[in-house]
Amino acid sequence: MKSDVHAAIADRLRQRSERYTEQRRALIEALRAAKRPATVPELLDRVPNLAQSSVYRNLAVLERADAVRRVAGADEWARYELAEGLTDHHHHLICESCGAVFDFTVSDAFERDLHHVLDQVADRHGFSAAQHRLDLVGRCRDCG
Amino acid sequence: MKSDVHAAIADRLRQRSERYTEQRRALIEALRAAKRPATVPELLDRVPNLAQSSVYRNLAVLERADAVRRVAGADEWARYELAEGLTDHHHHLICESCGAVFDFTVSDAFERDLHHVLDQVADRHGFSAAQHRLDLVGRCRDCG
DNA sequence: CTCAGTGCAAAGGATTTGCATGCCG
DNA sequence: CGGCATGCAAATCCTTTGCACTGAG
Repeated sequence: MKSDVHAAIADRLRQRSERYTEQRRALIEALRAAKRPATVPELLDRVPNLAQSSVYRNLAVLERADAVRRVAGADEWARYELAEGLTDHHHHLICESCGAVFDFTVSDAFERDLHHVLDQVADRHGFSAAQHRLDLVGRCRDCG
Repeated sequence: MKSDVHAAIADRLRQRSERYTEQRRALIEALRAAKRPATVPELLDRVPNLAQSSVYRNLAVLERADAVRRVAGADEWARYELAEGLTDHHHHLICESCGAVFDFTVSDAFERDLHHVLDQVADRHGFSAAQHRLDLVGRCRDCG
């Protein structure tokens, strides 16, 4: 499983004639370890000896290769997580106090209903849907 | 209905000993007219003779008074709409190509299901939920 | 050798803040 | 009068970009 992810990413990068460098691999590992969307400062903390600009550049490369995804939180900081397909489909709890983001999932049955409803909406609006976001915004346990 | 909104906002501002000035009223009117979340540049276009900084400041005041809400789109521009309670509950179609945001609604029945599911999620995570976001991300009609 | 990848410093761009002035209550 | 509100300009802060250097293929 672990190697599958790396292999998949290496593939996608290769197809774009880009390399799966040590730093990019380290970023992916950090995102896997975080278990929730991470900000650039968090990544700089977790992975030693990274140039800020390289992190931004590499995240952009990985995003174009569909290896990571940028998620919108409550604050204005970019957060990144592994792309859909490299992790399970999930949704986000967003704390509007501290800006933290946590993952959660819903039942397959509900997820199916959701898809069904959203397909109809997309049709009705001439919209070609790539993904959906279902976020719960509030205050996390720590922020009471 | 129109005056109800203004009256409600005036009230909420008064409670915070802030005034419902002409400029703030103009911003609210512009947001009502837009029928979808608007960016600061859009508001500056629509409402003449506004200082950029005042718009940011007034939107912040209105947000604290729970009269407007900041919504997260695909790009990094802040978008504002009237707060829940001053408009119907709705969700967003977000075009990842041009960044535009459109409103949509789902059936009451599905909305109830959604609430039910999310309540359980919030409980399970010790999260006190203020609101939910259900967004559909893709490409709008114009961006094909 | 060539070209992608990296680090550093400087530039960008949306948003915020300091400060002096205007104006409602 | 006192304090919020406003406008202008300068400052912030995350993010991007220019440039020279390193390293993989």
